[in-house]
Amino acid sequence: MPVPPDLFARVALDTPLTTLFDYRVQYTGHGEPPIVPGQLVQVPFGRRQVVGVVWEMTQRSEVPSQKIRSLEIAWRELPPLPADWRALMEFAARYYQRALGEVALPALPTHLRSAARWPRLLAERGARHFRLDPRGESALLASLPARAKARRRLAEGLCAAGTLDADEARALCAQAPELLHQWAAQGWVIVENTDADDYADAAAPLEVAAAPRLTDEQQAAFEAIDAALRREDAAPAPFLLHGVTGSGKTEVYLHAVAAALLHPGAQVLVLVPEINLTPQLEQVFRRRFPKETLATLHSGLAEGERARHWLAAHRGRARIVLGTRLAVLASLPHLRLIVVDEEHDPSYKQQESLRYSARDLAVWRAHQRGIPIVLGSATPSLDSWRRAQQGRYRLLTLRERASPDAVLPEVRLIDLQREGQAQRALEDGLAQPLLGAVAQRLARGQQSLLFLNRRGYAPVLACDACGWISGCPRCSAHLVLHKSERRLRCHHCGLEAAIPRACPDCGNLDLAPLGRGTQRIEETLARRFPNARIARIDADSTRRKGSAQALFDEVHAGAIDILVGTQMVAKGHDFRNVTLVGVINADAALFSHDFRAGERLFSQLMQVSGRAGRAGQPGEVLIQTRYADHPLYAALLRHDYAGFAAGQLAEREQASLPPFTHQALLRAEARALAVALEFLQTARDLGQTPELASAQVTLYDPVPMTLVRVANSERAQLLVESPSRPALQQFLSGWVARLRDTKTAARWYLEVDPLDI
DNA sequence: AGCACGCCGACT
DNA sequence: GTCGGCGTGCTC
Repeated sequence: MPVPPDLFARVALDTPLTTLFDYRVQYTGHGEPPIVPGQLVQVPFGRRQVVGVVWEMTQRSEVPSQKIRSLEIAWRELPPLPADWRALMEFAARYYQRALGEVALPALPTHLRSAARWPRLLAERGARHFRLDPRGESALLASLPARAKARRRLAEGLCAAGTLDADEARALCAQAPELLHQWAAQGWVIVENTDADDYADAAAPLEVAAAPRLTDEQQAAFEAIDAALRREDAAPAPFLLHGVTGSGKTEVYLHAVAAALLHPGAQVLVLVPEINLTPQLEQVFRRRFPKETLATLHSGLAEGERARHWLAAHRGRARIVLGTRLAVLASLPHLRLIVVDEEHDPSYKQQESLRYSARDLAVWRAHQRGIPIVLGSATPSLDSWRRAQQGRYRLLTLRERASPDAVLPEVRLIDLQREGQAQRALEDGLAQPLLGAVAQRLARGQQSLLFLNRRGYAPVLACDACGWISGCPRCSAHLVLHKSERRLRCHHCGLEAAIPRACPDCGNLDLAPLGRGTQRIEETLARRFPNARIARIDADSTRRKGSAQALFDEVHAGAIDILVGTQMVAKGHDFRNVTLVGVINADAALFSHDFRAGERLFSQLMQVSGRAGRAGQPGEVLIQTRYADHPLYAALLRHDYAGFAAGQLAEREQASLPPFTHQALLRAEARALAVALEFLQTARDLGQTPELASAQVTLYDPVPMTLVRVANSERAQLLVESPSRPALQQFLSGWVARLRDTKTAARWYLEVDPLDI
């Protein structure tokens, strides 16, 4: 009898080490592969047992044979993670310069990363038939401790009968389903008809509720997407759906989703920027599509629920997956359409661990699968806008608000310079015309929304006498006064302190809050309008789970007259009775060092303006500013995104900024700034050695970050730039490989396509 | 990244 | 005498 060749599984594990790890796999006999790529496995790794993903199978290993351990536990009942998911992980790892396992494993819900939880996740799914694999019989019986009577009864019953169904098994042992799934992971038991029912109803036609008629513009946009859905020959160019708030982008999405789901078993991925927006959109989708077809994925779900929804997507049961950026990493074997709502939103970029852009990965994913993707926004990112101008994306435009009685709001500026050299004309930051407009809405029984992107009472507390200010001891930032919680808080490191009664330096009792946050505006309004019902929505007032929804519900129910809020209120919510939007302090962003500040401000103001006047009532937007002739405001008054974008793009091109160049940042932090800077300087020197240097790639000098110190660690960064993305990518991969071998006390990471520099 | 092993200070 | 500080070395 011929000796079977060796067989190894090459497994991705969650470690920064860039290699795959080889494990020996036993043949099972009949020639069928015992383990396949994409399977989840548990393997010994050093002292511990860890979960990994099998990436490939091989008959040869480079690793010395005595080091190789055996793979025993595999989640054989779970369909393997599909090839396109693995390709996405490979791309993300390559693009963001991380180890494969560092990308692939965090993409899974944590419950799937603990083999101890697999049996229960499987047992939840109800009745099954279990068959003994005769080759597993002795191992199974040997694995049982003498005292485990019930388990032994079950094992012996199974060995005697050969097969058991779930009820018979449960009669022998109460935990039968879990145990049998556990034994299946060991390869001793085969679970039958696991997937037969998973896809059964996925192929049945979907019942879609009646949809409203589309406007001509919506119809044209839908038809373009629908045509792309029908063509199967080539990967369609991404669609950029540009439509002002209220123009009915959502209805276009819904029609496109319905069209995509006409394909039996097809799946659709819908991304939204923030958790807050999922319940609202979820409701819209639930009204249109059968409940059981929809699964949500976001970090607000309990872990068990997240695992179940993820598995529903992976098994093809969930036809519509609605979620935040992490949903782009889900396994969706029958994906046919992707929608990215508010594609410009910075929340799509993860700002920790793997710093990926969900929007960019979604575009890659659609291209790789050859399916349509719709990027929707009232104020597209300049990146996407430029691609549309170049013809690389297909632009679909909705010029008008969908409902004929909803007209664009009138945007006016309140010129604070003219309003008064007189600071007195400002009542605690609120100009008289704005207060007058609020009073008018109160009289008419309409709602007002005041937008201020700064939470807390005041951004800093200061001593009039000696000039002391409330600095954070651990960060180069101010402690923010939170009056209602009676605390000083650092918004960067989370440090909290009591409000001092007197100046810590000179003992002066007059400590003055400087500047204004949402709490202070709320207080001013309460004083000025004692009978008005005022609510504040920001990260502080919505800390408890569900409280954001509760506050929004109150606003919708008309129980609130004046709503004060940060950008949380700007996104997505339709406030039917809001006819006034006031923007309190937007100017700061006009002169920011960050070249994207203007782009962000414009889209924020455009978005918050869109809250005004939606249900047949004309809306008014009042913006307080000291720079009334700034071109950004001029464009805003005209509702002229295209004009604004053209201006910005011209400036960016002139200055060779993104999207006309591509960037990456190497960031380092250490207890002492010098250590971080020194590491970056070494990295820069390394990058300029002939072996790595490229004529197309520029390395700038290491510089301290604007906010140097956060939580007692000092930070610096080094900018890398290239007009060519491939050249940048090639440089980065060689560079990072060398950096990994560099010894340093600094913590460092690379950020590709940074949003703020 | 974990998680070991390993070799020097203040404590029951 | 040992509990524990974090230096360096490995994980198929």
